[in-house]
Amino acid sequence: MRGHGHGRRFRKMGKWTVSRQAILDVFAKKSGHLTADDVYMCIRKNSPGMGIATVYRNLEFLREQGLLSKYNFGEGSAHYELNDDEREHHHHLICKSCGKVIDYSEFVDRELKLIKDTEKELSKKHKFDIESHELCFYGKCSSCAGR
Amino acid sequence: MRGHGHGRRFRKMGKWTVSRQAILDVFAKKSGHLTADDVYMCIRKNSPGMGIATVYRNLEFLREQGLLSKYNFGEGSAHYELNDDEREHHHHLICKSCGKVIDYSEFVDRELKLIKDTEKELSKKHKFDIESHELCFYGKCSSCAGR
DNA sequence: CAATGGATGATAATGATTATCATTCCCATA
DNA sequence: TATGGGAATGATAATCATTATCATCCATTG
Repeated sequence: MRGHGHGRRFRKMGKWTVSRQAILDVFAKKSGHLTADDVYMCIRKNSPGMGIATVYRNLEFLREQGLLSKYNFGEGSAHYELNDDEREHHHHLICKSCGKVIDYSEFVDRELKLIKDTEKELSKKHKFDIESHELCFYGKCSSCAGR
Repeated sequence: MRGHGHGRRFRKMGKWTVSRQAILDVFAKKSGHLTADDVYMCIRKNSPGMGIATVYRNLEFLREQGLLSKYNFGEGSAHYELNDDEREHHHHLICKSCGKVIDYSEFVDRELKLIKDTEKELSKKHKFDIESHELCFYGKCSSCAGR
């Protein structure tokens, strides 16, 4: 909490630990969509000894703190992503063959406007309190396209 | 294949079986999002003896035949939905608390236009062959809203 | 009727994630 | 500085959804 550069963001959190820092460092370094196992593998190269359970626990913890977002793209494992304020809002292209995930932030302005409108009307109509949205395109990436 | 009213749609398929018919019947009767277990429970009331493995196998089979769609809304089990030609294209509202899924087809025209445009440009830009898309809103349904 | 290939049911196996629990660590207070 | 308590951790068992295996069954064709 003190001296690690995140003080502002943690009001009602638990301890700031090396595990949590190490996990954030991984995201800072590799910037992209990482699964729990990606993070685990990456950490175990440098600092040994962190258990996989701690990785899962702290990914969830960091998500609760608002530092990470979690995505479930169909099959397989969940993906986590750093919530970077400087980063544009973006959506995902997911390859159905290899599972690769591509971010895109083009056209998002147009999308966002529409989505905001829709959101407003939908929450009224269905008495649904909308907190977030997720738009994905599924298909085949260039590597997998040739079957 | 003969006499059950689906002949046209099955060219290169395997046998048409009572299991497959039974599963489709469940969807016809209950019309909505059903998990494998929903289907299993529902079938075991009337016709006994179908195993859960057969349910999974045939849900997948029916999806390959284009009769069902499969959705993964984050946690929990996959949901299957009847592909009804008469039914409008729709998207989903998903309650983060209870997992309830609400369909909506309002505003979908506006969405679709934007999505088609985006799709075209994205596939060019990222050399990605887009096959489908999925837009979900996450939040709290009316029952869960009061915490 | 025998052979063939798909379909099925029971169940084992898998993979991701969560729960459990004993131990350790950190910090505040005595 | 010793101590007590709550949070964090690692190892591992448990869970849950789904898939794989395999022996059997069934319908069709030769």
